[in-house]
This record gives sequence, structure tokens and C-alpha cells, in this order.
Amino acid sequence: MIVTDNIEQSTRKKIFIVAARLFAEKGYSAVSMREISEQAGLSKPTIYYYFGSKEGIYKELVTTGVSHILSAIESTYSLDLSVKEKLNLILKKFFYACQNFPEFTKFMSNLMCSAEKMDFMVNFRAQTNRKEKFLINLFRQGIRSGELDSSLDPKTAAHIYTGVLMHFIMIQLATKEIVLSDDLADNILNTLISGMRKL
Amino acid sequence: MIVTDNIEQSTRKKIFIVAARLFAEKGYSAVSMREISEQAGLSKPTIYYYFGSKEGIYKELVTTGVSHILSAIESTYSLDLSVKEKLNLILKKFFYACQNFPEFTKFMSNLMCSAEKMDFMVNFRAQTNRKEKFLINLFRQGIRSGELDSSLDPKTAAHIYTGVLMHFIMIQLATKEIVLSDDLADNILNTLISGMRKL
DNA sequence: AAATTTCTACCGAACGGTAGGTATGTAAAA
DNA sequence: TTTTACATACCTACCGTTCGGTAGAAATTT
Repeated sequence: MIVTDNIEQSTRKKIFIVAARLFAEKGYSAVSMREISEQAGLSKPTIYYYFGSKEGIYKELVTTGVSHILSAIESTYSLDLSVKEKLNLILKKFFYACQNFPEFTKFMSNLMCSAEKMDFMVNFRAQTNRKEKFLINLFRQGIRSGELDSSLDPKTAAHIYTGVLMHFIMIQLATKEIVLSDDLADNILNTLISGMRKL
Repeated sequence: MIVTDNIEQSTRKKIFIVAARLFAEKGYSAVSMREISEQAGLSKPTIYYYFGSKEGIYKELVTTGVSHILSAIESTYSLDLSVKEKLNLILKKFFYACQNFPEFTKFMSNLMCSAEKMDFMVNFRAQTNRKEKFLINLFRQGIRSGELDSSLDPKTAAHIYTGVLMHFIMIQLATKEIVLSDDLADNILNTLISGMRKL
């Protein structure tokens, strides 16, 4: 049973990883089941045996990715840190994921900011909104506590933060050189908090 | 002769617009020539008559879009404005394009930040780099003139700016409500320049 | 001015190929 | 002996593309 489970798990995982890489590289429509099966070293029906359909693989990748992202962000909730430190931590968490799971990160990045409106991906925006709302609340909290300027609109601030975060992830995903670092994260957050102007 | 030219132009334009919308909505691979021809009210071979291939349409859309973006940014070069004012103007230009040509803007947005690495789109990064370099130079200039903080890294600053710009465009493109405005542009830029912290 | 040729702007039908998906079989494990 | 974990061979639908053609305007010749 243990052996079977391992085989089952490893084959399934293999397909999962290959599919994530291919979808990340080329987008949903441009990837064929033949490609996935070949690169996974399996036959096509085996893919169907595990995932049922092309949509099936994709949906499972999305579900897994979304839950990881949400937990990465929301796990900062109960930490005893300032808002700035929390924002810094989230930035670093994403930078870390970007370095260590670039293909999966790319898959999620594409999913969130790209085209390919797929009919079967309906209730996905709800998940994205939860992330956004958490960030807005974080900024609101920073304003209330006096850490951030009271004239700041928390929603706009959250959008600025998200935009910057996503853009640096995309820059990293586009090159082989390492561009993201803890130092850069500190730098970015300092710039956002303190501003670009000369004092 | 004049009439013929108009017919030629209008048919071509029709295909162009329909293709831009479809590519923006679904991505390159998910759009078929049948779809384009049907929505343009023409036969499939007619599309080939004008554009030669699916790649042909796409490439022409890209070329057109890239040149528009570059000119939008680079046209600010000779203006007698402060760096902050120039950044503000660019922001507003893009917001404007986003409101008035949402489909084309979406097409370009997808092109720049999404998956679908297409083999035939090789020398495209060069164009993107030109845009980035212009912005970096703008920030460098602001630092030199004392308008921006001397500890600011112009490259990082340019990336922050671009990330924020793109993200707000994507937010607008995802909803039917109007979210972008000149006021918002002022707000965003003020936040970036002055920072989020309480003084 | 009439007849002829040429060109533009299109279309229906069909091509080879590939897509997602499946009916059926089998070898090994439980 | 049944179930699990695969593979072979195949299906239909649709893909991008091309072929062969045509209506009609424009240019040229007679």
C-alpha cells in the first residue's frame, strides 16, 4: 500500500510538475496533452487516468497555487510585527517562491495577469479578491495605528504594493540572472514608505 | 481608385480590430482563423489575402502597438516639465489609452506580461527594453537635478513606476466600472514621490 | 465606343495534420 | 480474482493553410 501510494503519488506529481512548466511557458491553449504525456514519459490515457481532462490538470494547478498564495499572505496576520515589517515579509516570501519554484510561480503570475479568459475558470476572481482585501485591511490598520499617512487611500496603496510586487516577480521570471534579493525587497519597501523625493 | 483604397482599408481595419479584440480576450493560441473571419463577416481566405497568416496579423498588431507605446513615452522627452510632471503625464496618457482603446490596450498588456512565449516573437524584448531605458534615464535625471532622492536607484525606481502603471491598467481592464482618472493618477504619483508613511 | 485583358477582392471546398478524448487490453499487485 | 496502473490503437472535430475559382472594376487594345 505504501509502495502503491508512492508510485501513485510520484506519477501524479510528475504530471503535475510537467504540466505546470508547460502551461507557464506557453499558456493553456498552446499546450497539448500529447506534449504533457511525452515530457512526463507516459502515455496520454495515463494523464486522463489521473486528471480526467486537460481542464482537470489546470484547475488543480490553480487551486493548489491559489491556496499557497493565500496562506503565504494570510499567515502574517497573527504575527507581532509592524505593518511595514509585514509588507516586507510578504514581499520576501514571494521573492523566495520566485527563486525556488520559478515554474509554478510563473504559472500563477500568468494566471493572474494574463489573457486566456477561460470559460471554465469562473469563480477564480473571488480568491484574488480575498488577497486584495487582506492587503487593504493591512494598509488600513497601518493608517489607523499612525504608522502610515492618514491621507493615504488604503485601496490605492494596496494596488500600488501589489503592482510593484507582481512586476518584480515578472522581471525575475523573464531572466536567468538573479535579480530578487532581501536587499532589494528592503529597498523597494523603503522607497514605497519613504517616497522617492529628496527631503 | 479612391473608392478601392477605402474598401481595402476598411476591410483590413475590420479584420485588425476584430483580431485585436479576440487575441486580447483569449490569447493567441485560443483564437482561430475561423473565429476571426466569422466575426469580421468575411471568409477565411480573405483574412489570408490581407495578412498572409495568423502570425502575420499578430505581428502587425504587435508592431503597431509597440510603436504607439514608445511614442507615447518618448514624446515627453522634449517637453519643458519636471520629472514628476513627466511621470504624471505618461501615467495619464496610458490611463487615457486604457479608457479609449481598451481592447487594444488589453492586447498589449497581455503581450507584455503574459505567457504564450511564441517562437516567432523573438526581437520583441528589444522594444520593451527601449521603454525601460527611457524611464530609467528619466529617474536618473530627476536624481541629478535634485528633484529625487540621491539614494534612489533609478532602475529600481523605474521598475516600481512601471509595475504600478501596469497594475492599474490591468485593474481597469478587468472591470467595466471606470476606475482610472486624472485624480487617481495624481494620487498615485504623489504617493510614490512623497511616500506612504506619516511625516 | 466596344472588346479584350488584367487585376482586386473575395469565396467554397478541401488539404494534411493535430487537438482532446476514449474503447479496449494487459501485466502486476492486492 | 479483482483492482490498480498503465499502454495501443483509434475516434471525431477542428486547426491553419491552400487550391481553384469568380464577380466586377480598371486598364488596355482594337
